[in-house]
Amino acid sequence: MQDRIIMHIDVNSAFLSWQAVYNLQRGHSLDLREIPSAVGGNQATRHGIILARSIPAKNHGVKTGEPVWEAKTKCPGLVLVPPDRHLYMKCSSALMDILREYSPRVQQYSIDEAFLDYTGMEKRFGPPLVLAGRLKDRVREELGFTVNIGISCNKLLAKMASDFKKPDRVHTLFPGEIKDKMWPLPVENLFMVGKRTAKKLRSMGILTIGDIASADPDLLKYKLKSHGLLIYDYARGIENSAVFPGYYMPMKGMGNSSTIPFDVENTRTARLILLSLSETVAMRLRYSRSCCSVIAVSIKYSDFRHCSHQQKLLTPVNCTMDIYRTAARLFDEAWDGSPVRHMGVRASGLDRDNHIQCSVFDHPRYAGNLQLDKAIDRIRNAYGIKSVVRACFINSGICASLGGMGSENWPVMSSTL
DNA sequence: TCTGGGGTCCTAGGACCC
DNA sequence: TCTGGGGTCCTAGGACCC
Repeated sequence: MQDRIIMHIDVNSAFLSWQAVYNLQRGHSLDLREIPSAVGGNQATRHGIILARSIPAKNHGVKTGEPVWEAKTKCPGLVLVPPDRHLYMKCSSALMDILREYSPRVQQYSIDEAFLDYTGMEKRFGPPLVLAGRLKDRVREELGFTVNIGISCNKLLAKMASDFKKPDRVHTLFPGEIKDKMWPLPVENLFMVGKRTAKKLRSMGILTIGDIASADPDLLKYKLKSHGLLIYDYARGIENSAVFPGYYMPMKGMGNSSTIPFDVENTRTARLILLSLSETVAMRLRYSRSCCSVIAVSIKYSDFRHCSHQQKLLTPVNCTMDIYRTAARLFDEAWDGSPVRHMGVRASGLDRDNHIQCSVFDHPRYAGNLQLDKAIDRIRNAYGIKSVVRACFINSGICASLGGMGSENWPVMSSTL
């Protein structure tokens, strides 16, 4: 088999860069990328975490995922901008459009990352390293933001390579370069080695990726189960998954969750939030012509304890009220009465909705409810999500459709390659 | 002083069936 | 009275990714 050529394209500080470019295009003189700055959520609504930061902010120790207040203490002059998902979607698809000009095999891996299978394309576009350089320059000139590109023979190594020095760089990490470029790095730099695994590895005296590669695989398996063997292979550069165009990867589930600006302490409020979440989940199901046979609710208490409760249904559903009623019951069964900070509703066990089997126990108004849902979907599609709102939300202080919509255009995200 | 939201996959334990 | 396995399904929780 011919060796593959895989590229991984990664936008540098994506959310922040995109906002910076947008601001410059609107006539701002300040480039957010050149000062300590970050995209951060709203602390007043308890969404205050750092989503992306500039390189100067990074140099002040600001980390993505950390609370905004913590970032501010590390970096008092930090300039904060709010997130803008709509802008990110536009920038993301503009990038993907360019990438698809160079190969029919482009897998969008997240909003700001993609794999491009360049195998066999050299004849048209030249050697990989040359093309990658041209590609990154073109993105910078046409779209205004920079990317890193990693090149290798599989997705794992390409991804590891794009994570080397930033921004606006092309790196290779072919098998012959693993020893010099990857093995000296600390274990947590390896894809799929997170905080918990890194801690376990360190307690075993395994400090670098090279240490993983030369460890005893039986010992790794004993300590880390199958995950131990996975990272053993990854540390040696072994990985062979295909570059899937996005639509070959069906969604396994869809869910919405939200941190509520206040603590929920009574059933009535909890019900409203569950209805709101159920509404968005069900709309997404219907939009993608799916139904689900498993419903789960998740709860995070104000002290950050969390739990989840799920149930498999006898018949698949995608009607808002069916999902809501199940979610409400699951919540009642799981809730211990403590103040609740965050709630989620998730649908899984997805299937096509073209042949829903009706159980004799089904609610007689099922067909009517679904027709109503579909009619409301059409109105909301044409006039916006807020054009039809359930009366119970009016003056409730609770958003009638919590959670993100439009995610059917969103890439399928996974922690696996 | 206050810690998001969207996913996938794996494991362990219990129920249940043969 | 006291004792099997093996297989599948379901659920809860935890790990990882961006």
